[in-house]
Amino acid sequence: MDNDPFDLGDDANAPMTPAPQAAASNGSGSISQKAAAAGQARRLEPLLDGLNEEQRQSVTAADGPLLLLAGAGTGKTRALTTRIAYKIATQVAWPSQILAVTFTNKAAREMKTRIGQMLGETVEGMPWLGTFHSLSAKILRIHAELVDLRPDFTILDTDDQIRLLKQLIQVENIDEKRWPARQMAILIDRWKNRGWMPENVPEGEAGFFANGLGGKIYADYQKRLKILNAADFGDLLLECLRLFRENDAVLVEYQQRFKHILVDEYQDTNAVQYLWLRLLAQGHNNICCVGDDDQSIYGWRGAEVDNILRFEKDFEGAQVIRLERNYRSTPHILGAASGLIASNESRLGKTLWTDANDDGEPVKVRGVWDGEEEARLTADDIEAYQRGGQTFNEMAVLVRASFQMREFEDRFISLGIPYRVIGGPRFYERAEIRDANAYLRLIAQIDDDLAFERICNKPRRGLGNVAIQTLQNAARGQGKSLFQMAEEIIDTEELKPAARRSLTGFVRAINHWRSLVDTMTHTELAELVLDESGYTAMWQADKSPDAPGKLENLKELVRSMEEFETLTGYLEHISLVMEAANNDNEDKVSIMTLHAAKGLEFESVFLPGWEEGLFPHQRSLDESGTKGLEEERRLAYVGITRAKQRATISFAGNRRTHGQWNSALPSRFIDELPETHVEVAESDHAVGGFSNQSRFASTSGGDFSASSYNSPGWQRAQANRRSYKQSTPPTINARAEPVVSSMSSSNYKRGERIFHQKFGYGRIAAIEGNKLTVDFEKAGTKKVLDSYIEKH
DNA sequence: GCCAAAATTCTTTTT
DNA sequence: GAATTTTGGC
Repeated sequence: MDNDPFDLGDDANAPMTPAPQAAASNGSGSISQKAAAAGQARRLEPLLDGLNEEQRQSVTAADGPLLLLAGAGTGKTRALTTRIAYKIATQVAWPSQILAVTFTNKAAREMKTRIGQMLGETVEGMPWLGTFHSLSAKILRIHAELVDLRPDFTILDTDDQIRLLKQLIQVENIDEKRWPARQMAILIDRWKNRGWMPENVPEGEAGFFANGLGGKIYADYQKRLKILNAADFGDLLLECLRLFRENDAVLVEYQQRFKHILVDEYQDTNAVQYLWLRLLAQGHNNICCVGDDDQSIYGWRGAEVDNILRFEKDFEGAQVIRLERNYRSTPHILGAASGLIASNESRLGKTLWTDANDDGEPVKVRGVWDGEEEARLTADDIEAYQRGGQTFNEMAVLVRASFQMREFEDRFISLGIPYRVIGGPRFYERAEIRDANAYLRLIAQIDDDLAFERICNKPRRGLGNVAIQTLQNAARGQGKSLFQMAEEIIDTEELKPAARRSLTGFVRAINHWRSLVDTMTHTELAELVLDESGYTAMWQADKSPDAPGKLENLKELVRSMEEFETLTGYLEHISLVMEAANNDNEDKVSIMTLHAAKGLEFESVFLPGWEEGLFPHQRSLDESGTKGLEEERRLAYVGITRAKQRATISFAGNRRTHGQWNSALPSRFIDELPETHVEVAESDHAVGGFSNQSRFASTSGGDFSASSYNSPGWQRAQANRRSYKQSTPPTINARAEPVVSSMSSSNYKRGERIFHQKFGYGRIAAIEGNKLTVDFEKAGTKKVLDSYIEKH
């Protein structure tokens, strides 16, 4: 028991004892009470210190449902954490009676630290502060049997999920090419996010996959999970919900325990999370949600903005407090962001304001030739800012998609600018780490077939496809796990002698390590396993250039295990938190996706890649139409509002995707930025391109109308072009003279032979305004802007 | 069963 | 263009 990481400890018992009464509710005034009240006031004052009126209200608002609509940079986390601290300080609730939910582990960690700081070190940590997933997992482990699992169930990651689904799809004789397992995994995830068990999936939806087999595969998949004693991410919430629904006593226990429920980033909740919250909130009806509909960027993951829009209906008598005073950004940045987001139809509407005296710098918009130039100019700016006294830590590059990061990394490396990639290729997702973890998983939970499959022939021990297939068939036939079956099959003649011998060795080794779990520390065990299994030796023998790095990672893995008390505790951590603690406090520029940037702030922010198709992303547009576009726009809003002082937006005329060069048009978001808050950055040559492109940007492809000339983008470009002509000598423009004067036709004719910097020689196949379709000799047919080609 | 070459997919965002 | 997966030859 003492070793059980899921033991709730003392806190868990506290909720079952009566809670202390709030001192303030009782004014009968004995001396000790007065003294206590005075002492309390002294302790509370610093909590409320420095809060504005709305924030103060948010903290002290009476019981009942409460919605805090908090715009970017309005101090919402502060309000939320202070509210929690206040509840504890006024002894309205014990820490263990407060359920505080966040979306990311980072947010949870930060909240914990902040509350700790507010209350001083004497207060014990909050056992029920965490992500939806980790809290659900915690509850599920306690009541595992009620949902057909054992307390030591494994949490599968996406990789395991897909491998499992692949097997099921094979069993059904479905063409894997047409119906990839990955897609099924996405579908199942979506169903789970909506709160659908296999039997609840509507006919139409289930038929989506493989001509109606989707529903069956989902059902089979769930059955397999139970046999594997495993749950995937979606299950953590869905099964927890089932647990509550099917077991009244359990539900009531938690409803009573959680006197106060607080939810961060409420706009990102999906259907299951909403149902989960609503069920738990029915006990005390004290639910406080913080969110910003303008920052809802997880619709693709099942988040429903509706949840926040509907709050007042869902929770009767709800109080709504708006936090609109922005403490983060300059008026220019705020103005640009507000102007942009105003293009969205469906929003609750907030007016952010700031009383900053200085307008700050306008948002810079810069057109560049290609991704390389974009990275180069960004790096130049970064160096200039740093010379100007800003630290690298205060600067960030926020990209739409992670493939964009590379060019920045390359440039930063060659200039020696220190950087960190956040949410990049993650430590626990590396193959060698997953292999090592699979060994540990199998040792901890012997029925983990996915772990078994992963490592039974790694390093090679002569257990190839044939042997594994035989084993799998036998296991499936008897309803046993692979390891159980392996133990039996080695006593039979089923396998060839060689395979039989090596499988025997493998089974023995695993059993040997399993027997050591209680006698060794988990770090010692991990080292032993990696050593005895030959896994380390495998990499030592490997002469590929990244083998040493992999060995280094394995060492790092063992080191990181030291932070945990037990093997199971460690495994739980890695399955829920797919990141290694990066404890570097060096001065570095951050590179991350816009999604990862939510909730952060930087003095200077660079927003590259604002091109149609990339941002807004084409897929978002194709799949979700206007809804998708609005979500992309919110993402743009999130990006700009990360900046405190400076924001630089850039777009490239040419970008390489899938190894092919493609010309790109500036994002429509650029034209949506209010003119007064924007300035076109000086660029060495791409200004002409910008002006041409901008006309297209404001019309969605095809012919452009005269009204395009009134778009701020166009006007800015015109203005800029004039000044640019006087100041800077044209460089590339000399070759690629842009056509600005004539709107009806460009200077090119069909069939004309031209040259393009990136695509080479070609002939013009069609002309649409300034957009030309060209059959290139090497690069194939492409649409390009006439400003980027030259006659030949 | 293993390795190398070829083919194929991938690039949206993540707990 | 790269990384992964499939195929074919040994």
